[in-house]
Amino acid sequence: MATARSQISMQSKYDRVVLLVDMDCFFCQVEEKQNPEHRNKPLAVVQYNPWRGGGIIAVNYAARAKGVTRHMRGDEARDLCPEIVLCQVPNIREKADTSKYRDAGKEVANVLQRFTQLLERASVDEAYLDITDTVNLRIKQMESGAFALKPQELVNTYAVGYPDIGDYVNKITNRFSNPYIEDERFQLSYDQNDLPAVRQSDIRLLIGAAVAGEVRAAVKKETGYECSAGIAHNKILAKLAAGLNKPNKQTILPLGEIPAFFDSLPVGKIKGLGGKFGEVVCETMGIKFLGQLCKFSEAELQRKYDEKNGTWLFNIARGIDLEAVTPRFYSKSIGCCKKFPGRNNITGLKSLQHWLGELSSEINERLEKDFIENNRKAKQMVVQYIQDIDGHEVASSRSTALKDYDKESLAKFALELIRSNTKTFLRAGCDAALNNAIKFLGISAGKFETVSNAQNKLQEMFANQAAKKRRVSGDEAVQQPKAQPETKPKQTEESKMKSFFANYLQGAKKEEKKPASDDAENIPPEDAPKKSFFDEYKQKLKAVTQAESGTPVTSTPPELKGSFFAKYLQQQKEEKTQDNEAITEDSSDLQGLAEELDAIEANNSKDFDEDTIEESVPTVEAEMSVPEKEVLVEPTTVKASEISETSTLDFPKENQSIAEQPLTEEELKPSTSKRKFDQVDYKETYAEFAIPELRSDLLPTVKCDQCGAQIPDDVQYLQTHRDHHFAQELSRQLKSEQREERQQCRQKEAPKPTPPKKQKKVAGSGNTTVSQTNSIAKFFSAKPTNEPPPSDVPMEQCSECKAFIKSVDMPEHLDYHVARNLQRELNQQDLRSRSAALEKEKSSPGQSKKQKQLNNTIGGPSRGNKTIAQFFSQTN
DNA sequence: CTTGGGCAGGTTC
DNA sequence: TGAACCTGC
Repeated sequence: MATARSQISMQSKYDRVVLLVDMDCFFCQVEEKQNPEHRNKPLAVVQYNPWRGGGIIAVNYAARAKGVTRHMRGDEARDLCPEIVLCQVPNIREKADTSKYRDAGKEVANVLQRFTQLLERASVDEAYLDITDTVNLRIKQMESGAFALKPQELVNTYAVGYPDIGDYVNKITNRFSNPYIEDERFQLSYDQNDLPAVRQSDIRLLIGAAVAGEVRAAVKKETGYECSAGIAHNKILAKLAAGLNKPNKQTILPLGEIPAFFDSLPVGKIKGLGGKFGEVVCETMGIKFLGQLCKFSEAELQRKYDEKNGTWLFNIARGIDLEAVTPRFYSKSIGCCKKFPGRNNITGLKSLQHWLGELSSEINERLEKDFIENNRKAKQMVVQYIQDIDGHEVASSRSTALKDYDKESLAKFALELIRSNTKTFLRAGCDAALNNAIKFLGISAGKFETVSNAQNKLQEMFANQAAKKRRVSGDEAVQQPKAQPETKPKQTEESKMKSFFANYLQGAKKEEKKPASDDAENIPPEDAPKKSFFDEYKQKLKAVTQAESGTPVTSTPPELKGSFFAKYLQQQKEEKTQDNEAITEDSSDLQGLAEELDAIEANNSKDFDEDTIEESVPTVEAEMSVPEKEVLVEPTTVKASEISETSTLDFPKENQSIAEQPLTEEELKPSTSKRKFDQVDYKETYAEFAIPELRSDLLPTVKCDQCGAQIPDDVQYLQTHRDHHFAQELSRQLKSEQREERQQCRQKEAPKPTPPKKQKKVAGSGNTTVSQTNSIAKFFSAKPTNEPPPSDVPMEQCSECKAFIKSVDMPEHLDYHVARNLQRELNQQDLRSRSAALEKEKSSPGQSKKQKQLNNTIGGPSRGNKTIAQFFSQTN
């Protein structure tokens, strides 16, 4: 099965917040930046072409105002706008050279990358960002009062269906003051299971818009380029929204506005329906607008098209798109091509060789550059060409393995491919004339493989540190395991080097300086048997013990008190907590446990923000410790017209610190680097940040080496937090197994909108369900009294916990005990080393006071901070 | 030369 | 897997 594009699960359809960032008339901006004297003048970029002033490929907004459009010739543009500046795309080797714009696009992407690892570059000037994690984190921060929305973050923001962003904000706050005002409509319009996500949709999109504002401000500040953005729950909608208000604007597409909006939205506006397929759909269905598609059943659409397209259309018509944002920073292939129309047809061997040489030369340059920057080599080359055969254009493409980058090799292979695949290559009786004229010629290289190694000099590796870090933590981490989830890459000298540098770079960042030999030891032996997650985990834990304990100090977030939003969210949170409890009651899997853990942690955090829960009287209090009036949002009165137009260009300092702090790599890495499977349940990532909400400015904290979160410097919390990660990983593994099984079971079954969670409700009692593979009991049938279930699967009793475990799972089960014991040891060590440190600092009264405060606030072991282990022993 | 050219990604068989 | 075709910027 060719790997389909990854999709998220249907039940997560409203859980993401996706951003599409689209550079405004990018090529023009690049030219304007390069030649500042052209700024604020009408300008267009033309591809060099002597005929009629060249073809326009980009037009800035000043020129658009004069009626200049793409597809015009330069001369026509000048007729409309005599003062227009026409910039030519540079020409190298008689071809347009777009490398300037590629480099500029990369510069922008580098800025975007800082905001999330889940960045997918869609083209040279467009990228999707999945900012779900950041939004969720902010929600948490809003609940605790550590973060509040500010009006100036919504500058240049639009919401579909609302004349003014202020109206949208008003609507949200009105809903806060009367939560049931819209709920009836929600209940009628949406599936019962979707209601929690639907109720949170608007506030999460609004926060997404704030993030988008920060992203765009950062791009502007650091590159000088302006862009537009769309904020929605999926890629298709984000893309659609981004195009609605340009330039230098951003647009939210609220969930509730979709039906009305789609009723008059031409089908072709949707990405994927702008071409032939869209036309066919409109004709066969007899429709013009996307909303009209809703009349048809999924089965009907599947019958008219195919299963996949039918389902896709059915979903899109309802604003649902499950395609995941697939992390990709670098292009998968590098190629160049050229047309040889009419008289320019290549008819002779000499000229064919000449052009192959030119193309090879460019490819070679770009591949060399790519190698230096990205440390990878293409392993395959493809030649594409169009021949004129009997007056018909015949397109062909042939590929071959690629070993050397030099231009001669490239040209030689390309020629050989064409020759060997053309029936009559040379005209009869000729040694220089081609039998078939060539109208188009292209060479591209792809199938990249990372080389980390010997040929590459050390200096180069460090010079390109940034690129490597990105690849190590991004693409590789996500994409490689997909191909081979079970097996480790074989340990060549190269990969040892690679992991050394990867570790070095990461280590350097965290200032955990370790001797190289440590890393060497941590590399699994060459022919290790099937490695489980726990082996890795153990190694990580070992590494942590060996590392020195450099504890970075948190930068203090601005002190902001709960705004309307904070209160609104507090309410939502309580609702959600109740929901979760309802769910976990009849759910025996680890997901349920993780949610219970969340609930417990949420309870702990309540200790800190209980005072923000008040009657839902819409009053806004200014926080005294922050002098400026503007700090708190005034939702009921805010109007975009009151928002200062200039504030987007220059953000207040403290704003910046909020913008960047939650987005550091450390914080966002764990959730992305572990995302290994096609089905991504975003609920999984919620718990990632479900750490106790703390005033980190008041409490001493340590950084979690797993997720980078600041957690209280307290052994109880450390234990809970680490158990949490542990359970999550476990949950992930279990889920992936389930998924595989499920997929194998029902290959042909049509996807049902009802979430699987409900479907597999555990009804029976005790032991029979214990042996189900989708139960955590697979690993922990905690009661020693358990009978071996009546099953023909071979089982064994664990000597450690007396549970009956499938024999095949026993190694991993034992791993669990080993890892858990290790954890305990670690925490003991942490405790010892820290109390030693405390001893040393005893002279400082401030420190011990803080420690005391911490203990008071968090409470003792009896205060509900149960560890996961305790869960297992009690609730199974 | 020409209803844009060059490029990249995806799907289908 | 490779080749041909489609989509979209």
